[in-house]
Amino acid sequence: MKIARQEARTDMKNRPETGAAAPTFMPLYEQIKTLILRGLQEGEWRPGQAIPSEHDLAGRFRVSQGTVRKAIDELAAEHLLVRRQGKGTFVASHKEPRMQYRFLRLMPLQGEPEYPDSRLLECRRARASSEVARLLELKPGDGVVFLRRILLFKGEPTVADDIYLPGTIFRGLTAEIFNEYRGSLYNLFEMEFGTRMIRADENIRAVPADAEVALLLRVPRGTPLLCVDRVAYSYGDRPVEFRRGMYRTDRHCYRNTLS
Amino acid sequence: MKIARQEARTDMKNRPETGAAAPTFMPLYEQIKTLILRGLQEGEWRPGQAIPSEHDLAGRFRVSQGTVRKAIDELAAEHLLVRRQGKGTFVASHKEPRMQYRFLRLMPLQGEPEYPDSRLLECRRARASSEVARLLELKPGDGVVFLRRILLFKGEPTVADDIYLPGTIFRGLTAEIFNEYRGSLYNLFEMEFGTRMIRADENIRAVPADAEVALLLRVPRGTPLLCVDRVAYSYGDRPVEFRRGMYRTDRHCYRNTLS
DNA sequence: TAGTGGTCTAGACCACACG
DNA sequence: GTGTGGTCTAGACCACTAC
Repeated sequence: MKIARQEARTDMKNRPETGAAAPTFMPLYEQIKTLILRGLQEGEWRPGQAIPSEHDLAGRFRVSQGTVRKAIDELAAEHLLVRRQGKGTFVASHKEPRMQYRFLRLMPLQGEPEYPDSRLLECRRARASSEVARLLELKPGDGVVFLRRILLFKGEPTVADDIYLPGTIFRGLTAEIFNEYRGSLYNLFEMEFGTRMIRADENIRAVPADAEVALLLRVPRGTPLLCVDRVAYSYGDRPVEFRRGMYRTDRHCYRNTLS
Repeated sequence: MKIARQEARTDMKNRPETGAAAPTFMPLYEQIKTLILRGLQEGEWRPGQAIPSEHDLAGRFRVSQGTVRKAIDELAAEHLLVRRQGKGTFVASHKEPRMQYRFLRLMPLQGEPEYPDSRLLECRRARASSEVARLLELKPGDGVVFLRRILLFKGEPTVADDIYLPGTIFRGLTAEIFNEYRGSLYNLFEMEFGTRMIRADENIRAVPADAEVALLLRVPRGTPLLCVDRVAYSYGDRPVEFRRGMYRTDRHCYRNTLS
């Protein structure tokens, strides 16, 4: 819990750790950010729970409240924490409704957004292909958990997902667990496996439906579909999911905001 | 240049304008944000130019530097301003290289990102259809400027864009202006027409290439393409462009980050 | 009434760019 | 050296929530 500013008092410079080894400037609030991040990563505070008040953290870290405040501000901007005036600061969770649409960008062309139903088709252990291994930073042949599922909007099959998860983390995942769970998959992951998805990269292409997917989505073979390849990351930019989603876009579209 | 906090000194509450009419709380820095935004919108400071220093603005608005700082922080987070330590705060511009890829999400499947060449196929006056009018908040039949262009990566035609612009703003746009310009279209818009795109919403679907687009992109009819419908907004959420882009995704993909 | 986050201030000092 | 943004502090007060 000791941080560099203790030394900084004397030499008036904030440097990481020892205050002399690294030549780069590291602001105090960055160090506080790192400490809070560590608490999140190690599960000291769990999703949905409150972290200590700014005043408490300032005392614990021996810095001013304003410095803690700036650290929390940035973590809140990254959606890792959620501030609630008068109540406290909370660890972000995929249970909150506002989180749902950040990782599901499919919107109906007409009408209001709606939650899809999920139907699991397959759940088994497998070996990582070279592609999956590369994306998840595993070795080819490492154990993975493979899921195949369908998302249905108003009963219409709309998305077919193939999902690959590192076996070391998700060893215990079974069809039973999946089916007993209500809420999003990422909510299940954070509740049952202590792994929170905080960011994802998606690569989107247009491809013709092959025979298998055509059957699942009930469209003719060759129908243009969105092919959405996603790698999702947890704390520390650790990749913990690869999924390939095939999206029907006759009644929905992928919505994105550029800014 | 007078703001509500002058009154706030007495009643210790910051309220918009008169300090009594509106029942909602409006922080000082929000009011400063609005004032800076007005300067941007009215062209008091132009893209690429520096705005006054925090110290100057604090004096001008009669608030502390910290309050100006918070206002600028938020505008910088929205990419309307760019801070440069030691130099000043600058109006964001589409001329900066880092801006380019914020509004062009097409990346090569292999290899480094590259800038496309642009080829104008058509530039004419037209009347807004009901769909275009709705999206641009015009009346059906209002004058619009229509552009059709191709983007080529390494000489390969990859994107076909149909672009609709409000006639009132872009009346003077001609093929000559377009062709003489190097740099992005949005750079041209902000330089020649004083209109800066600051945000855009995109709706993405997978569609088969029709005969016309197939010819332009040199693909067989029916080839799956991304259809990207974009509405771009300027200051004050004013829609100022609608474009429909058809993207080949055999060598490129649309890249997106969820967070 | 107490505790939380949110706003605002005033001032000191640091890092960076430029002449 | 001067001016810019960046960090950090200490303290006052406001708005919101809960008890």
